[in-house]
Amino acid sequence: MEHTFDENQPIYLQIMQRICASILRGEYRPGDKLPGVIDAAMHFKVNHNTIQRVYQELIRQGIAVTKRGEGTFVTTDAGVLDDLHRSMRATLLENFFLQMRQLGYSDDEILEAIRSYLQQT
Amino acid sequence: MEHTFDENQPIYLQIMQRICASILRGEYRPGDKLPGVIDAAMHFKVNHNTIQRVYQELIRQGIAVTKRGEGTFVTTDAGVLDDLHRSMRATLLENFFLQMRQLGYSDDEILEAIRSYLQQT
Amino acid sequence: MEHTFDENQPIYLQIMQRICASILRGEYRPGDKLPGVIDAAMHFKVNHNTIQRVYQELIRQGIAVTKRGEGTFVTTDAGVLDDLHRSMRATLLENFFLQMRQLGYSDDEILEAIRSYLQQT
Amino acid sequence: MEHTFDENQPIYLQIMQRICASILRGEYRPGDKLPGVIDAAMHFKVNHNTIQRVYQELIRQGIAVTKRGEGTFVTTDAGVLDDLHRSMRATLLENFFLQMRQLGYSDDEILEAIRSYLQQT
DNA sequence: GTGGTCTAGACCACC
DNA sequence: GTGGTCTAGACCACA
Repeated sequence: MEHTFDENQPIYLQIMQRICASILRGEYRPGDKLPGVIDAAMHFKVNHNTIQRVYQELIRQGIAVTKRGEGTFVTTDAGVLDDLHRSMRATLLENFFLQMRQLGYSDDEILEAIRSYLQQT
Repeated sequence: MEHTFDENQPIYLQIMQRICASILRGEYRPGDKLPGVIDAAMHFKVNHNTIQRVYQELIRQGIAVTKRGEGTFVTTDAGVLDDLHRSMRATLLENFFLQMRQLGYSDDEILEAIRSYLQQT
Repeated sequence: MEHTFDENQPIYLQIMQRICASILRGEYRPGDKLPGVIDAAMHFKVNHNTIQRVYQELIRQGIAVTKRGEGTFVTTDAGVLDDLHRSMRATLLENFFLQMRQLGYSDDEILEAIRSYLQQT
Repeated sequence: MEHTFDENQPIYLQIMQRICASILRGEYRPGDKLPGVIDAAMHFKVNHNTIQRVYQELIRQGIAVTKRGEGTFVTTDAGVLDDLHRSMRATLLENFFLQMRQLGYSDDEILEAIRSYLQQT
């Protein structure tokens, strides 16, 4: 299954989201080394500058740290990762409900839609 | 309540989604006239060309039709609106589940998260 | 058979072309009265101002003349109509050849295309 | 030879047609890079946004694809180009015959006009 | 007044 | 440098 990018959102944000998800899923654990810029660039099939931008942003948010000459590592600060988890989860839920409500769905109808989606899959 | 725009997605798409939602909610009914470009531009606080782009796209997708010199109108073709509804709903659900699963949630945990979100609000 | 308008060319020009063609086909003869603005507007399903514009342009080009309070009439000057005919015919042929050649067709291939079009219809 | 624009049709459509013709003539081959928006804007002596519009439409119709940061490229899908060719050719022929017939020409007279046009040139 | 096209110039994401 | 989005302001065709 090929992963493609959404034309309508900056690629670096989409990659960042996916890396964050990987971290939160435990694929990368606190203190783990993230792939090198070049490797990641090949993996995601983007220019290495784009990965640079991603790592830069991860660092800015305290999710990753760099050790000069060694690479980029997932933070060992559990609090940051916890916050990240909560914030991503909250954003996801909020956006989902906001948009479903904008479509005119009541809370009950949303629950119903969720259930029928789960069955259908 | 002030509505602001998401930095990470083109404004014209966000406005388009909101207008589509308005139509699907029944705020604009089939055959209704949509606000003029100038009015809409003032309402959304964007340049009139941005609204132009939105209407142009609505027309291209068959959601709206234009009568020269009169205005832009919601299509009377119920099928198109039905498709639109289904497609928006499906996309919303798919994206939500995809991202929750990427965060490591099982289907049961997603249901749980939804329920607790509903209670908390 | 419903006649619709080409979105990409001013309506008044399209109507003008059709009226000129009617004249050249002999549907309206030199000296004949053209339909009143209101009638023509209903017939072509456009605003009467659009017809005004058409007649104004026909007059400017000497194809029609107005008699105050009586209406608009096809010119009795055969020379003007002759010129009109030649010019429309020449423009049509030139444009057709120009565009076929732009598509890469040689003169022989154009003749071939014409013949196969006639047989196919 | 200076190429000018027809007042009565949007410039972006005229440019689009010319680019399509160039592609179909083989001046740009499948996979070839089209000129950058700035270059094309200078070449056609229009604003770069007008070229944007053109490329956007080419992309929407599947005639071109865009690689972010690299440029716009002719599709490698031969089917699309084939359809384009057929559709442009058909439209040209249809319009030509329609208008000649509107002028009162029979099919034989049209063929005659074509022949005399070819000799005269 | 309404939509449609065009220009000029700016900023951003990506390579 | 390349495409994509946005703004500001202008002019036109149509009702």
